[in-house]
Amino acid sequence: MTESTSTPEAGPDSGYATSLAYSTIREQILSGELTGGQRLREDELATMIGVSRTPVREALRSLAAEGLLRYERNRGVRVESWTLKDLEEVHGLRMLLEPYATALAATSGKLDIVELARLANEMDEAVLRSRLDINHITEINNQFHNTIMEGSGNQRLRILVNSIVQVPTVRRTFAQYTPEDLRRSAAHHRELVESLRSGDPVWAESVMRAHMRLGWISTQRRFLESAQGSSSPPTP
Amino acid sequence: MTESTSTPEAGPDSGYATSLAYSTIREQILSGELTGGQRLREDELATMIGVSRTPVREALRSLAAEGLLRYERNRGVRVESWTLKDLEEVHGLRMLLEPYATALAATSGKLDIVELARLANEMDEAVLRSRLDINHITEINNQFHNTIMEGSGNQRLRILVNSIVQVPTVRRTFAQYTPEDLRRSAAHHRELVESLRSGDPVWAESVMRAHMRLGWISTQRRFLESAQGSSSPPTP
DNA sequence: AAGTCCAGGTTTGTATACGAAAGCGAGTCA
DNA sequence: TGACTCGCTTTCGTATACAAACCTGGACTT
Repeated sequence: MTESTSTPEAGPDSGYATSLAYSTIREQILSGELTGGQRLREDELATMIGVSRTPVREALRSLAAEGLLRYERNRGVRVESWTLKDLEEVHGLRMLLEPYATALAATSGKLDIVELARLANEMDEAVLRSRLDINHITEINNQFHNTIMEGSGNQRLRILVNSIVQVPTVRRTFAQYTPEDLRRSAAHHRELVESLRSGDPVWAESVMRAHMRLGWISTQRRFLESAQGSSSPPTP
Repeated sequence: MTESTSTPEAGPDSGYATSLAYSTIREQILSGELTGGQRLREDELATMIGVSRTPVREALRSLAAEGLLRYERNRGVRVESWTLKDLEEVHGLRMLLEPYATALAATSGKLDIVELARLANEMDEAVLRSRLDINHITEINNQFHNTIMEGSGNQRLRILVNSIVQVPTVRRTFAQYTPEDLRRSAAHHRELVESLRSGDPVWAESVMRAHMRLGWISTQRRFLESAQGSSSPPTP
């Protein structure tokens, strides 16, 4: 699931096996199947995926460069684990980068405003349903944000944001949003569409900043609850 | 030369051969020996470095993830080439990130102010010599900036900045600074030390922003001159 | 009883081998 | 003359083989 927004560009442009290994392992980390601090055996991964160790190693190297894994010499890789401090760092950066991108998108002339409006509508509908489909909402939201990042016209900015966002959030999800939060989030999206369409960078940037902050609150909530739930606290 | 500041953490924590291949190729790209758009043959690199293709491939994958190379399926890697637009993108990001880091460093309590002052002094002396040692000045400058980035206390921020700075600048250098620019740059450093020591984030951030802008002017100058000099314009 | 040291197995790191796709040039046909 | 095709060469992608580093468990020493 949610294949479409999973960094379509950062991935490997190598062979089929490498590509398969890359996305398989990546998906497992992001979905939480491979949990923080866990050591990964190359041979295990290779047989699981059904390829040899070579493409697995290349995939691991890419993932390490993205910050999802950490190499230890002669001891292979471990899954990175994330503390609250890590999340705070990332939030600080997002508060800087995404509003900036939004301001750029307001005046760049490269924003697909039609698509953005469509996504905002879809989001609206999704949060009003009685039976909430969190995966669907998450997917819509990712597409919405990606559209804005692309609309900034700054390629590197989009890649940078992707690289820090996806990682520590470990699949940015709306599982901890209250229904009230969800409706507010959808309202933010509508207001973002409006401000971007009007071409007012200050307005758009401000709304995005508020939107970020709402997400941060729920991220903290999620982290604290999951930290309580697990027996051992995540140690970096 | 200038080994010390060449992203000591982003490098490979793999074997010796991989590490060697990584730093060798990286150095050649940053020094300009491998120029933009050029295609790299794995076998060539392997024999040149004196290892087999396997570690070379792993090094290439890391470098691609850093944005120095681009993979093309079944056609190996090319060195990324940079347009003025790329440089503008990076400048925009630096204007955002480095002042932010500076503001953090002013209050984090994690800044090595003694080291920073030492580097500012060394810079002062270096720019006043009659015979300017550009490599030395560049090295001091890199250390100065790294010290501030580390002092921000935000690990990810430092890595992010490194990843975007090093790349397109292709070794941030002072070759195009006028003597006047150099003296002003050194003055900025002194003022940065002072503002950071006083713990005033607004002051420190503002000075850094001005400092960035000075660097940008000379970067543009360098790019335009090199574009004139070369027969073919860099095409992405 | 606790610590040390050695041996065996395990896992990573590197090299090599082989199959497949892309590039290139000669020859052929319109 | 020009363009197309066929086949050869080169280079990449993947698998496998071997070497070096590590981890574990048990016997030995103090």
